[in-house]
Amino acid sequence: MKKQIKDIVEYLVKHNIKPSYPRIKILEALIEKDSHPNVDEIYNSLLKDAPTLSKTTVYNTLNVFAEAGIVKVLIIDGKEARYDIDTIEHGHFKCDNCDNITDLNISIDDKIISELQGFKIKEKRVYCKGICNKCLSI
Amino acid sequence: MKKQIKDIVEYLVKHNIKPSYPRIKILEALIEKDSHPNVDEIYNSLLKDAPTLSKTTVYNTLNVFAEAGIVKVLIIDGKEARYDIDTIEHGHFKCDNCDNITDLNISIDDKIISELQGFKIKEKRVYCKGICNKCLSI
DNA sequence: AAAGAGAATTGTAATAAATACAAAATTAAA
DNA sequence: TTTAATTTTGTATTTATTACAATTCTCTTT
Repeated sequence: MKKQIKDIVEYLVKHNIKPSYPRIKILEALIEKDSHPNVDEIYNSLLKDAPTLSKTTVYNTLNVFAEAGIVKVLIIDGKEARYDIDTIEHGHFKCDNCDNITDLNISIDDKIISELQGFKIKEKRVYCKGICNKCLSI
Repeated sequence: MKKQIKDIVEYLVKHNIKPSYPRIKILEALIEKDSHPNVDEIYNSLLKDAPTLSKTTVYNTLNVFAEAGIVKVLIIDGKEARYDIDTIEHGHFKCDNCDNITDLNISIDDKIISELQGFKIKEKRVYCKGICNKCLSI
């Protein structure tokens, strides 16, 4: 279920993000890995191509992406943030054993809207935790 | 919507938790505040009654409670954990402005069960973020 | 009541994710 | 080319949480 983005540079520009080399590389990494990586995974996977890359840049860039709405920051355990390039509303399942995050095809029912009369909703999130099928079958 | 627990000690014992003074006090604080407090709020609110209380004890105790299933740990922002004494399945709304967390009467639809065939689900969570009605009306 | 074992509490130190910040580097504009 | 603006980098800082060992408490057994 890899996100289809033909032209990385164009995609960044379209979202008012200057397409610098680190930004292109970080976006590429996010598209490449559909595993909802954390900062370290992204950082480490790019060190070959961008040896001078700083981890701060990865943090900065992901924040820029989040501000621009092209990544979703997944907070599930509190230990670390995970990043999702797929911005269509959906849920997640995180395995307590392998830490993998898989997508769930789910959206929050509109029933809640009635409960949140007069509230401004910026974000709706759904996730489950447990043990994934792969880990269970080992 | 304050949780009704008649006998604190009995409630702890029933869940195989030795009712020590700090544990009783921390449970009382959780029931008293239905604001989904964080560790610091709990700690500070108890310093009068328990001047020797250590913050580590608050952490330990909340972990004990979570293990025993009598509190839910809410991870919404990643900045800090919030604690909910209400263990019935429901969702939350966190205000970006006042940091208040309110309850939502919502449960995850069983549709996801079909997507998670062969998975062991331990936890289902729903939350929204935005600006609450009080903050909007200021 | 005293002793001893086991459990809980405490305080300090350590861990680690994320941010602050200022200097250096890069890019864009004039 | 010079200048201005933006981005990147590295280090230092912040802060929530855990690790851990020492102390205190509790409960049982003598």
